Parts: sequence; structure tokens; C-alpha cells
Amino acid sequence: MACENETAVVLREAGQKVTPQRVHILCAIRHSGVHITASQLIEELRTSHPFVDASTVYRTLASAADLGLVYETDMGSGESEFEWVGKDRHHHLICRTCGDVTSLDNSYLDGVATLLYEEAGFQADLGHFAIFGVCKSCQAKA
Amino acid sequence: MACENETAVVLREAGQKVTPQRVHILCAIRHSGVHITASQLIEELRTSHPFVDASTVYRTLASAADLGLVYETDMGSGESEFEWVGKDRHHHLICRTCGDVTSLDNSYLDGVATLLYEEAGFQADLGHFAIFGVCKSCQAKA
DNA sequence: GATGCAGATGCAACCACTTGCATTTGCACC
DNA sequence: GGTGCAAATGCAAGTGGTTGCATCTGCATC
Repeated sequence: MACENETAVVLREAGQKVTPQRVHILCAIRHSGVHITASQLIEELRTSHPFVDASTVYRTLASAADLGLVYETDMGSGESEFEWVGKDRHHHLICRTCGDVTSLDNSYLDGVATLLYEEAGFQADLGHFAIFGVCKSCQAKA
Repeated sequence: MACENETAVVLREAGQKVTPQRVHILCAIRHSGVHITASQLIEELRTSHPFVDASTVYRTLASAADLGLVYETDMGSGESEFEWVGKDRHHHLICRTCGDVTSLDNSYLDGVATLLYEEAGFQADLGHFAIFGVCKSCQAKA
């Protein structure tokens, strides 16, 4: 699979050892649509690669998040969701009422990041953000 | 203690039963500086009111957060931190390198909330926000 | 191809938190 | 001051995630 070779290259460039477990875990994230929770990932790996331990999955996800290969977002459900870092940086609007998640272009928060850097010297990591609130249709219902 | 009477009134107005456990838990949050983790709270209650169960603490915190009496913030350490909702709405800048937490005035994100409402119809709940990044002094060290 | 070693893995124990359920209790109503 | 009931509590068992440690393995070097 081309994806696996590609993932191996990404890992090696990041200074990580290329193990079958890591390649499988990262490929699973890349192939699994936009978001995936850690437990969904473990469930999926259980069928395709039953020899991968849960702790390995969590450790791999944590190191991949540190390296900027994946985003880790707390969606408010208590479970973190993971997403492969693509070209497009974006944010999420999460409705507290219906749980719906919509994507949001990066431009909204660029100004905030600049302001924070200028005024507080704080280099904000606004690459991927979860904003909670109430969506349009739920407001209409209320 | 005046605080306890006041807390009882807040609870009753919110439609909650006023139990000694709830009053103790909420008073402990009010008295314990800015942030407190659930486990610190349980530890503190263990000495002052040893009859309060951990599950009661978590349930009380969850319902208080729902009612808007306290803020619950994931500080990235895996443990949620709780804070009594005062007059001043503010945000937190959390340094990924040294773990330092600084407060940030609400004004920075007001514009974003307005923009989101006008363009996406999304009523963002930006009352209390955790922004991750790298602080000034850690940038200087790097 | 053999060797050494840092880093990765698997296992099991552990911690933070949640949930189901029987019991208790605040409080509204009489 | 009783009584009834919904809501809160305590207990215990369960779940999701983390950590310590012994073992294993990718990979650089010879």
C-alpha cells in the first residue's frame, strides 16, 4: 500500500522508529475520514491487526500529536478525537445541544493569534481548535 | 459562614436541593483560589468533611458546570480544573513547554464571537477558554 | 550477517472518572 | 409535626486512559 510507505517516510523524517504498529495506527487515522476517537481506532485495529496493544495506540497518538502529525481535540465528550494533519488548517464549531460538528476556516482566529503575540508575547497554537456553543438550528428550535 | 448561606441561596435559585455536601463542595471551590482540580478538591474535602463521596463531588461539579456556577476547563494535563464563576469572564493561556497558566481578558475573543454569530449563525460560548501555545520566556529559552 | 543500544512494545497494575442501584434526605404539601 | 416523592447520596463495580517495568526490535555500525 502506497500509504504505508508514505507513512513510514514521514515517521523516519520525524526521527521515529518505523514499526509495523505505528504504521498501522497512523494509516488507520489517515483512512478513517475526518475524526476518529481513540477507542474507535483501537476497535478498528482489533479486527485488522489484533496484536496491537491499547497502550501502544495511546503512546503512538501522543507522540504523533507532539510531532504535529495528527491533531488531538477534546470534543467535550470526554474522549479525545484524532485527525490526520492535512494541508488545510481549520477549527470546529461544536453544538452543545445537538452535538453537531461543523468545520470553520482558519481565518477567523488568525487575528487573535497575531494580537496575542504582539500584546502578550504568547505564541498561540491555534492550528486546531474546538469552539463550543449553540448552532443555528438549535437556536431556532429554542 | 456567610459563604455557605450565599451558596445555599444560589443552589436553591438554580432549582437544586440544598444538601450539606453540595454546599461544602461549592464553598471549597470558592475559597480555593483560582483553579482547583477535582482530585485536589476531593483531597481537601477528605480532611474537612470526610463523609463526602468522590462520585458525589463529580456529580455536583458536573451539575454546577451545567448550571453555569463553575467553569470546567481541560488544562491539558488529563485532569479537569474547576473555577467558581465570578464577575470577570476571562481566558487562559497555557504554555505547552513549562505548563504556566496566565489569565487573559475577555476582550480578545469578543470580536471572534460576534463574527461567528454574524457569518455562521453560531452562538459561541466563549466565556472561558483554554488556549495552548508557548509563552514568552520559553520562546526566549529556545 | 552479527552486535549494541536507544527507543518501542506488551503486560499488568494503577488512576481518574462514570454508572447502576439501593438507600437516604430535602422539601413541598397537608 | 407527619407524609410522599423526586432528587441526591454512598457504595461498588465498571470504563477509558496512563504508567512502570521487563522484554523485544529497528536500525546504525562494524
